[in-house]
Amino acid sequence: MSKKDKLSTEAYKGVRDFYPEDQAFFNYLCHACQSVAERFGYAEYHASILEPAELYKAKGAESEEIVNEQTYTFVDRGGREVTLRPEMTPTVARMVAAKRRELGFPLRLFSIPNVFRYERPQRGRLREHWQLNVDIFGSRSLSADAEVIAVAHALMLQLGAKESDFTIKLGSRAFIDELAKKYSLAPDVAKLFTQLLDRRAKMPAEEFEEKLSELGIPNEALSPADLPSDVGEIISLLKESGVTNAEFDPSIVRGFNYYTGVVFEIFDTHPENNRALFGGGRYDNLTELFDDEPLPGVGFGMGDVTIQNFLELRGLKPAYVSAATLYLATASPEALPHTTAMAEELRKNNINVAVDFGEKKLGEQIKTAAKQHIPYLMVVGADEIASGNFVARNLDTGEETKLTQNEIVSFFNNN
RNA sequence: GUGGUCGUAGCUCAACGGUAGAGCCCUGGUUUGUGGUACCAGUUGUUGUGGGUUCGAAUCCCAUCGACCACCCCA
Repeated sequence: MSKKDKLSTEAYKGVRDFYPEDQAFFNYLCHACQSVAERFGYAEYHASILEPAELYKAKGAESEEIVNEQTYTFVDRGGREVTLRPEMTPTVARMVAAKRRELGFPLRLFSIPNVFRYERPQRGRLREHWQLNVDIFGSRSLSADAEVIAVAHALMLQLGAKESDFTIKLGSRAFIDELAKKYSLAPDVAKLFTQLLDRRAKMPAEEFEEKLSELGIPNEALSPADLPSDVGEIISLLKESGVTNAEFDPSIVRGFNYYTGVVFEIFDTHPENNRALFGGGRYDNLTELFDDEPLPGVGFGMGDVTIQNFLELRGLKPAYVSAATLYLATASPEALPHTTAMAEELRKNNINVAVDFGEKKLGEQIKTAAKQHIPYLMVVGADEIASGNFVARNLDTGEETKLTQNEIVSFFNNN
């Protein structure tokens, strides 16, 4: 059969396969997210990737482009319109609204869901990515905004970043609304103003000022000197908790329509990656989709793809090490029962051991262990069985340690 | 959705209208029990796919699929 008749081994467009090395990094990332979120008292939740399509079609819930052109939406066998969630916030708002009488507030929640958007893949953006979501519901206090930002900050430090590696830029939807009111902007003009702010960093200063004055807004209006009171309050709260790289940036507006208060973005300060890594903000009206009782929320979402790019660029991505610490090579088929018994004994002592069944030459067995990044190798054969003396080889350094049968467990428990 | 660059061996790439190549990897051997360094030998393939132009196409043209980059948007 020719190759043409075979299936392609390529993954679907814009999605990734997670080989052991990728999965190990993903696990590392998840553990970092989980430990930081839990340190701040956030509880983990989970939901299906499937949602009724109307969740995203509700007015004002979301950017129209995402709903109309970037969702995976299909009709199920029962005629229901179903959407693969493009983000988690509507889902968590739905969950919280459904059980609001039973959940205590302020309610701190986090999750690491995969989300889907049908769009053209490029650097830092795929059709499926995993996104840490951290949200706090039921508080209008600016301390809640500050706390959520502090979680994002702590997470960056947990991943090995220094404060100088990133900046936290804060903007304010309320500030924009005030300006719109002050200069009597019509709603459509106010929207243009928001879009212009969003694109500010992508155009020369003169062009921005020109377009700004076309909308009837003087440049002085955006002076960072007179920062909005909510932003100022949050920045000083952050300073009190040791976060010193936050600043006001009036051009931070965020894309989603549901934001109502302070919004923020974490920016990479690296000259080659000067972009927003992730962000979030306050959304006080989102649960109004479900009932009339107001329930304020504030949170952020961090994507695994962009943060991985950041960590790679900064040399902060940890080297892969296999979960198995020891590979037991089998010198000859007759030795296999002994290898298996030895592995079983080591496993009882919580050592992760993989066994080679001895089907290939010893050199090949060692190569297998090296390819799979297993740190230690030990050969089991007639000589070792007869003498009770083994050699543990570190496959990274080549260092060899002679061990008697009784010393093996303690050696691996200490390495 | 718009624009640009690019698809050649498992991987990284060369050949740019005239017989498809190198390095790494892989297989075997030097070494019938010790990889990553050495030496010898060997397999790499409908040049993404489908059309077209040409005596002749990996090379030029069209379409399509995919990758990358910049927009839009956003993580």
